[in-house]
Amino acid sequence: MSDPKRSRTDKRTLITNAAINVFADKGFHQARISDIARTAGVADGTIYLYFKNKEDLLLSIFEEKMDLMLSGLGEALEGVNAPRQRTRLFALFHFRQVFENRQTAEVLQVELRLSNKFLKDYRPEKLWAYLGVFGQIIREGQEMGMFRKDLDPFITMWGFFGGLDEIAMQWVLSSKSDPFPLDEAALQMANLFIRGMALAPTSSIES
Amino acid sequence: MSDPKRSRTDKRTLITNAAINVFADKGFHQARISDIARTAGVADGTIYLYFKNKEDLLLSIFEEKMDLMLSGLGEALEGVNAPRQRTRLFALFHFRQVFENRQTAEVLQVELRLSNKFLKDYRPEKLWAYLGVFGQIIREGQEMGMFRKDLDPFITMWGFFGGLDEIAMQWVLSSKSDPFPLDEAALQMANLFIRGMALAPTSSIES
Amino acid sequence: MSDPKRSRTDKRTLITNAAINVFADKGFHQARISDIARTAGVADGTIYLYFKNKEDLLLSIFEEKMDLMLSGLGEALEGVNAPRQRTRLFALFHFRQVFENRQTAEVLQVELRLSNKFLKDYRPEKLWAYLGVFGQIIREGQEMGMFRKDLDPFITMWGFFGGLDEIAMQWVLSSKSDPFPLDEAALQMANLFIRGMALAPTSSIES
Amino acid sequence: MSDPKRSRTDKRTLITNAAINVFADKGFHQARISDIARTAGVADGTIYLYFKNKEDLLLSIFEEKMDLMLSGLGEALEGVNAPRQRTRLFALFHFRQVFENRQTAEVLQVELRLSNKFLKDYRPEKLWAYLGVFGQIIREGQEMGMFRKDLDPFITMWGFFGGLDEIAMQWVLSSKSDPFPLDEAALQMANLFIRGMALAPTSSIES
DNA sequence: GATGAATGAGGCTTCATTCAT
DNA sequence: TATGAATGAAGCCTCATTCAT
Repeated sequence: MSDPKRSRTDKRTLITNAAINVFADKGFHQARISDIARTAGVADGTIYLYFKNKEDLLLSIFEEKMDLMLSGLGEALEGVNAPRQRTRLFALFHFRQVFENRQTAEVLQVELRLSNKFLKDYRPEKLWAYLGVFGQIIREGQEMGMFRKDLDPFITMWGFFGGLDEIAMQWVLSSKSDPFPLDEAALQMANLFIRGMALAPTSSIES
Repeated sequence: MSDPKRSRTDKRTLITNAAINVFADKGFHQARISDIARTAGVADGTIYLYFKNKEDLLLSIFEEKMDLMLSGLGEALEGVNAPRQRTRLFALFHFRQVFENRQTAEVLQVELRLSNKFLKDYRPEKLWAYLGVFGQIIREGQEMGMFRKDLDPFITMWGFFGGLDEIAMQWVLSSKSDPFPLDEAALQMANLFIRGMALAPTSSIES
Repeated sequence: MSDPKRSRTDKRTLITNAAINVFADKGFHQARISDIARTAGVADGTIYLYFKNKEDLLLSIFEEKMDLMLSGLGEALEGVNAPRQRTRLFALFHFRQVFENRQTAEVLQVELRLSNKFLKDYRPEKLWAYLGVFGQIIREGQEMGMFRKDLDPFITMWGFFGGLDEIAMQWVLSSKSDPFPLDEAALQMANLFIRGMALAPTSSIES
Repeated sequence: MSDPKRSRTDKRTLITNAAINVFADKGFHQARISDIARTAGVADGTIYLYFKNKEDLLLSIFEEKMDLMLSGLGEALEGVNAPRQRTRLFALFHFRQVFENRQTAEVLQVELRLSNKFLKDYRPEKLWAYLGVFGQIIREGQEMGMFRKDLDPFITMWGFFGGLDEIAMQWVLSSKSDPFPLDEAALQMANLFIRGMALAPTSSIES
């Protein structure tokens, strides 16, 4: 199944995985190239055969993982059209990714955080694509008369993502190995938003 | 009320304000002590008369500003007991702080990010106190039979905060000076959560 | 006479002198910043308070020393108008500089070499000014009917300088401490050129 | 005459020529082995099958080219015995080599420059042999009563060479493709030295 | 012979922090 | 208190050279 030529010594993968571990453990700035090299079992210089520099290494991880996230999300939503169900699946998928790959999640979060301030001009387009999937769910729900028309998709989308992300960060940062059930958290958030976005019955919201 | 002798030359305040500007502009890691000193109009060494080190400077800013946030939040909510209204006021207050002091907001966000990953053992207790106000709103709403009992206050609280924070970050990071109306965003988020947390009428959430 | 504030600890001068020694000893590329710092008795970082980088250190030495050369040359030629005598004085001055400051001479030579190939866009204007003095001597000699009109001042000037420089290099590179008398070499070259530039069957080379 | 099997794939020649181009373009220190390999169309490691290291590559070029220069000089002077004419032919030959192979000239000059400082113990014996030809011309001229006995052949030889070399460097370094006529420069220098070395009120410079 | 991926020593430079004034 | 020149540890990255294929 696997390509023997690549699988045996694929240095790029070794380095990427090592970098994820080290970045997750220490954060980008505290991570030393030599830490990553040692973890990967390669020489320092080898890293520079595959990545332009330390920043490029971080961004490459981000890009690669977001590609996986994006395609994984596509599969997770496949065949489901109901906006409410798609919302739930989005949240579940997101948290399951975190659960299944805690370290990658940490790095993506580091990246998202620091890149915004530190890499002033980097545009996390992959993130936008990922998020845009939920934006689209909102719009479809609105068109189907399921979600309130006065919802601002942009605000709602970022609010949803921010909420998921913050909860994921609390989970990831916790010293406990599995501080709270992520699937339940996903349903909490999904249902909260689904109700919040819902068109109607809610008669008395005013006071 | 204020000491005129102190107010004119209060180096600590000068340094704090300079640090806020510089941290906001460049981020913590890219900020140089000498940048802050120059901006404050003091010598590099002077900073170390008031702060133990660069990290302490950041944390001091965080603590001081969170104290202001906390007391400001208290004032904003004063006299209002209805959980729904308190929720709206919380969101409005949060975004108005961002609006009125964009740079402080940026620093707090930087701080929140870095403190989690970089300052391993720092516990942002002031943030927890701030957030706890909303946690309390949730619980009160539940006790008053207004919010669903099956809501997890912890998840909901962090989800709400994460949403607000992410939206604030998008606002702050935007190249436009006022990319979207924050008050409206506050109401969008507040109403979304109020509806989402609401106990009832919502008959058909199942599908 | 000397400025006590400067003379006691003038780090810049310490560094410059140390750099001259080390550059002369090892050449620019082999010279280590830490060698220079150690020789100067300062920390590595101190060098960067006074010079932008290693290259700037080299160029600064070049500029400073060429300034001294240029003004020294002016003094050496002062009051002498006869082109032949000025030619002799030029050669004597040049070699005496080499003799009195062998290491500076080495550095200038290193610099001249490197600047041309390595520092692509650096224009050694100070050197041109220095050389231009001899170019002017040639032209004056031509106008006074002393030197052949068919001499190309540009070729002659560079030829003279190249000759002096190569001889200086042989002297400087020799393992002996004073391999041959520089004053005599100066007169050899000067007289050779004087005769070579002379208009006619010049019997009287004396003056 | 040539071995067709060798000439087609003679890697050593490919590498040498590539190195000349790259050294001429960037200088020795800035030249990368991989630049040379790419230019030669071989792998980096292949260079080490033919040359011990980078320095050896430079020195080999120098040795090979100086051999050519030396034999070429011999041919150029063949059959001419008059020291004055031999002097002119030397200068003409030297500049024609520069003219016909500008890049090789650049490398030889780089080499001469840097080798002296950088390769402390390398003795450019081939250069001495080349130069010695002119030293011999001087001595023959002296013996034939044509050149002044008080000339120091060593000084004169190096002065002549330094002059030629410096002029060549100006020509080579110029951004213009042919900044000044080298043949004329050769005659300028040759006649200048011939007159300068001449025994006496030399009226007849012609021959 | 030929390759080129991998190596890893080593240097320039930065910058938080100190301390003599 | 205030200064700011000096410190020096530490890291990213380069690139000549090697060696398994």
